Amino acid sequence: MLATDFAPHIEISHGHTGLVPARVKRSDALADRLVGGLPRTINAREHIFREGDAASHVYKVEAGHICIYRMVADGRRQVMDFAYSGDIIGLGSFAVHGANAQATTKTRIRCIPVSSLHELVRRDQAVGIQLYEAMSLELQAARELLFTVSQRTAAERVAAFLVALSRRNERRGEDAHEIVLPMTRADIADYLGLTIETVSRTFTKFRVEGHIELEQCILVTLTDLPALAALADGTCPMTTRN
Amino acid sequence: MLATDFAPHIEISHGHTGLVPARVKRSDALADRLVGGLPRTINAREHIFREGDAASHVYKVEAGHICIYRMVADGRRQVMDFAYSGDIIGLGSFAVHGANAQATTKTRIRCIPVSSLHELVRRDQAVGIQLYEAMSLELQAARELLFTVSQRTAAERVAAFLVALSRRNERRGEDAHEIVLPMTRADIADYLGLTIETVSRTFTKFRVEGHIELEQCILVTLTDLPALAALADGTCPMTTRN
DNA sequence: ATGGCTTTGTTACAATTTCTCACAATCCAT
DNA sequence: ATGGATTGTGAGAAATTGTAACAAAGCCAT
Repeated sequence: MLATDFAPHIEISHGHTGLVPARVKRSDALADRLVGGLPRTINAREHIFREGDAASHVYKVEAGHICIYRMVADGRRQVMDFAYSGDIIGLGSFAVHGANAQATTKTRIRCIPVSSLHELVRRDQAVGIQLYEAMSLELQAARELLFTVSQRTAAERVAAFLVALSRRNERRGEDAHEIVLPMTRADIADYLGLTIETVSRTFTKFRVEGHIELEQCILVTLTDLPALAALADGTCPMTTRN
Repeated sequence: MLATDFAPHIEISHGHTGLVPARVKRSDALADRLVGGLPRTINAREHIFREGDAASHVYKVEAGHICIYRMVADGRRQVMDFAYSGDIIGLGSFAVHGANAQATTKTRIRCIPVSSLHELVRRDQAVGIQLYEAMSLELQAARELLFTVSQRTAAERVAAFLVALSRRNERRGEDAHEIVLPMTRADIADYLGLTIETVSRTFTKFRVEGHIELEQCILVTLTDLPALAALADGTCPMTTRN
């Protein structure tokens, strides 16, 4: 029955603080069905596709990390999303890509021609629905980020970001308190709509307040996850607001 | 959808007409296929659905205006979207709605049960793809809004908002210089991530600078559309930045 | 229609947050 | 080890917000 296909394994982002979407997970039927395609290895800082490139492929991330972003003329940049292993990127673009995809670490992907995707859709009706679900989840994630960037203070944004990464770890069965940041401060800043200085300062503030421990910039230990979660939620408007 | 219009320079060729249509338009195959459903009339300020409500229907807007938004505990609000006649709302929610839908003016909608949607998908493979495309467009729009809210100044945001409405008018064959705002200042503020005071101030500034004329709060005449467009683009970082 | 009531919009000023700029410290790859 | 990139920190500047008072418009019962 279709109705079952529509909803079952989908996490509804409702009331959660997650910036990072449930998205199209490795466990998802869609990612599983997108087999084959040429493997390709991407070095850190290298691009997989750019704004305006023909949207000839979609890409399954097998290892590494990717940053999806858009630019404006005067140098301003908006990071839309970070993709992790198991995610699919390049979906939802017709004809040309509307954003850039850049590896932030050494990354291995599979390049799947859209023609293969089309064929898959033609052969299996369920795939169309899965694409719909995948885009719906991305939309929820984008709106979550919109909300964060638009309504939250610098501290709340960074807290929400950390909590989201913690949740992601949890979902993957990893340590919810040990977080690796596979992206630069600039990436985080452009994701959260802040400057790198503000991001830096906020990390420091969290460290001073005992919410986190920082080792080597890329390794964060969340020593007070509840406090961060409360901050991200806006549940504690007084505590760490300034 | 409105947010799509924010990208003046980015044109995603979706086969024919340059800029991607705002959301699922009346002319869209999907909206056309979603026939039937009970008609319902909604008064201004009334809700069609709320966060957490069972996502039992999708709705085709036949007349009027709808505001899609989300709340946080402490009263902060993010308007995600404004829907106009011809749009479909409620898509992309599984099980429960993740946002609120409130009419800003007297509105007529058609309530289409998701079971009808499911049946349509089962009967016609193309519908699955159309849902995918519809969500992809929504995603693009959400990201465009994210970009606007995150990267632009108050003046740029309001300018972008006005230019977007102007473009919408143009597409509908209406006057590109006479804009009706079918929503309150609060709606605009929560859409653009500003306060109502800032929105008010910015309107006044534009009026003083001769970019617009304001009659009755809801009727705006764009007397210098190019200047507004340039501001929205970030093309003229000096002129009206403060 | 009129007057009172409520909602919405406007304006100025003070307060606050974030940004900008400059520079030091650290990390990493060659 | 060293040069370049990244990250961290501080002080002043700039932008937005909050507050509060007031104006305007809509509503409604008379």
